[in-house]
Amino acid sequence: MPKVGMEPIRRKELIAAAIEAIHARGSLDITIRDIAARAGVSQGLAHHYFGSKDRLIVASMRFLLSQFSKQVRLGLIPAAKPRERLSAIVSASLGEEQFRPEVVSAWLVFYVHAQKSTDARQLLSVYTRRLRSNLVHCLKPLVGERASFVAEGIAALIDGIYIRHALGGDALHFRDGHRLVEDYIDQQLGFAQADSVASASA
Amino acid sequence: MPKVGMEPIRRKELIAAAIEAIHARGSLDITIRDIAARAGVSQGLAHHYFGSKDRLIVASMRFLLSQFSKQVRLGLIPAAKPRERLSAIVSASLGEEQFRPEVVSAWLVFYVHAQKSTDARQLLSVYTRRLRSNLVHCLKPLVGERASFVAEGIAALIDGIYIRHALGGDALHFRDGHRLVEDYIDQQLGFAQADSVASASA
DNA sequence: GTTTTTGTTGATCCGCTGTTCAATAATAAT
DNA sequence: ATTATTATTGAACAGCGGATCAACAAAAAC
Repeated sequence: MPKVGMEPIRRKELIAAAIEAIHARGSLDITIRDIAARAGVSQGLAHHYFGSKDRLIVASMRFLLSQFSKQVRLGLIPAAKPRERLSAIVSASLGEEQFRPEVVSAWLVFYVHAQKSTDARQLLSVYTRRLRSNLVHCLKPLVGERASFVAEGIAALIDGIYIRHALGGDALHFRDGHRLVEDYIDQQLGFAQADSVASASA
Repeated sequence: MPKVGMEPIRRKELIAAAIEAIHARGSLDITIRDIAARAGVSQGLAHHYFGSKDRLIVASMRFLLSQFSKQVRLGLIPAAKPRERLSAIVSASLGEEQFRPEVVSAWLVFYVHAQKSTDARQLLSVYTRRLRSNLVHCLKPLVGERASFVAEGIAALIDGIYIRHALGGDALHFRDGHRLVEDYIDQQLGFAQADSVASASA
């Protein structure tokens, strides 16, 4: 059996606790003490494993991003045709996994954090670019040189739906957000069937 | 001549300084001292006029929201037909005014702040609802009962475009975002002319 | 059984920041 | 001139939170 130290366990617990704390406070205005308490350990330990609060935050961000990336990859496996692959990306982006309350809060907070933290910004931009490249690649055979334009539209729609949900207003259920994007894609692909949309909710 | 005290002047200066500071730090992690210094006054004065840091923040938010609201109202005046009014709302939402760097930063930060501050949340939701109601009202005569659905799509697109710009990535110029939304509206209204879109930039 | 490594704690330090307040200056009112 | 009002300052207070560190506990290695 492989000998396993406490380190990876504690790291996971602390990251989970950090995301929990972020959700609870709705911002990065959280104390290491609070995070450590949620993880059931002392303040000192958090510093011991992460060195600083900022590193813990960035680690949490990295965790969320890799989690998301994994979802996309999983969805893409059984999807062969470009159109199917588009749907897979949309499904992963607006999937239930991404709409867990703590996850929503954390994303929102990280978006803002990326404005001042170079680490966070670079991390985010890597994933953003990868997603965009995925979209464009799927769209090329479907809409040719308009791929870039349509990809931006899809990405914006996804982000917009997500943000509106995060802000908690009377936004739509994530199932409907899903439909909204699919609807948009179909129209961009030239298969506009406006009438079938209204009745789709039944 | 109307006697005017220093109060309104200082308030404006402090609010401007606060927005400036938020932009500089990229978050609400700003000190009253910093804000006051930017406004050329002492810490004490900020408290004297606003009572607390939180009140100053909320006042800054209110300022931005009213500024935006004013832009919408102005754009709506010369727009008579529903389709024109839709464009006016889009233009105001994605207008140059809203893309000034400090304004972008401030909005992003306020979005997050609304998660924990009741004042901020209510303030934001009032404006969000008003905008949505405006959209639906314009859309009713154009798409009937689908108005609500389309309004959500437009709102999401606008927010998404804005957020993507705020995150600074390789997002599109705000001129293009404009076109993206107009394109979407036209398609939803059934006037899809996919081919004319690609050549519109010339 | 002793030594080394790993895991863990909590008290302590230090700087920062919101807030208060007494004092002062400047302006207006009488 | 004197009083009252408004405008403004910056020192002082108080609490908080990130970081440090010496000590302790537990397990592994020898």
